[in-house]
Amino acid sequence: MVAELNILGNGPARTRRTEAKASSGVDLGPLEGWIGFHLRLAQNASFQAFAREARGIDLSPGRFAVLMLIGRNPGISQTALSRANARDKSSLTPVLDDLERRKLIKRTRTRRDRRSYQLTLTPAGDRLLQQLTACAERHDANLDRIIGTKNKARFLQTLKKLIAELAGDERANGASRERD
Amino acid sequence: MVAELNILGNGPARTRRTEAKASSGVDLGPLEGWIGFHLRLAQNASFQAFAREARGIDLSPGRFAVLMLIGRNPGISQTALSRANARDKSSLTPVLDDLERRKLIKRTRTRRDRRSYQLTLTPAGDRLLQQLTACAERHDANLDRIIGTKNKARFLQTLKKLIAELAGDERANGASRERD
DNA sequence: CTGCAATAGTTGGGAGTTAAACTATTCTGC
DNA sequence: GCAGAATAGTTTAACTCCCAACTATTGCAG
Repeated sequence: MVAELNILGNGPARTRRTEAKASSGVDLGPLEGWIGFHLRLAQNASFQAFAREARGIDLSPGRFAVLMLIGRNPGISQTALSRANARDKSSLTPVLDDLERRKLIKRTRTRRDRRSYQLTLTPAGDRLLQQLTACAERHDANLDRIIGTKNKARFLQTLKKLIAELAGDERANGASRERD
Repeated sequence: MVAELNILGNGPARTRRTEAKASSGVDLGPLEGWIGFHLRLAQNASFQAFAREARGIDLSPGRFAVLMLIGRNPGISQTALSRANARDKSSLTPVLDDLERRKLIKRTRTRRDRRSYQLTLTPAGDRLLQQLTACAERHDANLDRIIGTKNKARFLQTLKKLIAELAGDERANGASRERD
């Protein structure tokens, strides 16, 4: 589980190569200043930090968002869930299979539309969601500590702007994306 | 077990369906304010935007960083490259196989240490790298336009801080890690 | 009712990732 | 030297993801 995120020496001693070298002595070149590269690293780091916070809980972090979204939107369909989670619906199938097998969620067929399912948490699922929410709160507090509560708001705003604008470009640029 | 999304969180408690919804009509709940969730979305969007910028070039965006790192650090070993790129060394093997097969890089065994390779770009690899660099510069300029040149510096700094601090936590938190 | 488009969910293929086991080589201590 | 630890790279298995094709159901002409 331990990844070797060893880049970007931003603090530790032994930083003589202030130039373009990171702690590993590798020249990142233009990557040093590129957003996309660091977005990936940050996402990675954040993911692992949360996984650490939630270790000991038998549920991968990726499933947490699913559980949360079902908890907040009881009766939601798989398609709506996949949209909210920004993943293809097909990647949801095995996840929900697993959560259902572990009796954390329930898939109920409706008589109105027998194609779709209504997703709900079981009591066990709700309990687990609450445990994970506690982990997430610790993690979030951690981020606050790191980047500062004030900066966090601005940071989040910039992230959202990036997301919205790039998604808009996508549409303008020809790649098709279904709209709602 | 570690390769997907990333959630953090905290949040109010409200369990109603049709209200305070995001664009898709779904209540994101606490996810709305969580860094990790939006980091994932932003990374995703940025990745796709770059892919769009570089479409028409026969090289996936994921390989671009590899090419760049080799170009800036001729003779680098696969292990050092994997660290700089923050990916497991095993994921590098098929990528380098492919790049080598396409005559973009060269793997040279050294007599000093016959376990390792020295990676270098071929002239073709160097030409391709320059094409991709141009794409990346357009992409980066695009990001500048979106978030503003001034904010970009702060944004990048926050990203780096996040990366560095969370990686530091990893060590403090018990995950064993080889010395450096 | 019949035919056909649209929708919900599943399946399969390909790409990318990690962790662990493995091979080959180098290093260390005796 | 030689045994054993450490290191460089590869392989394998399992996982997540997307996209495209598929099945089943619904809705809508006609």
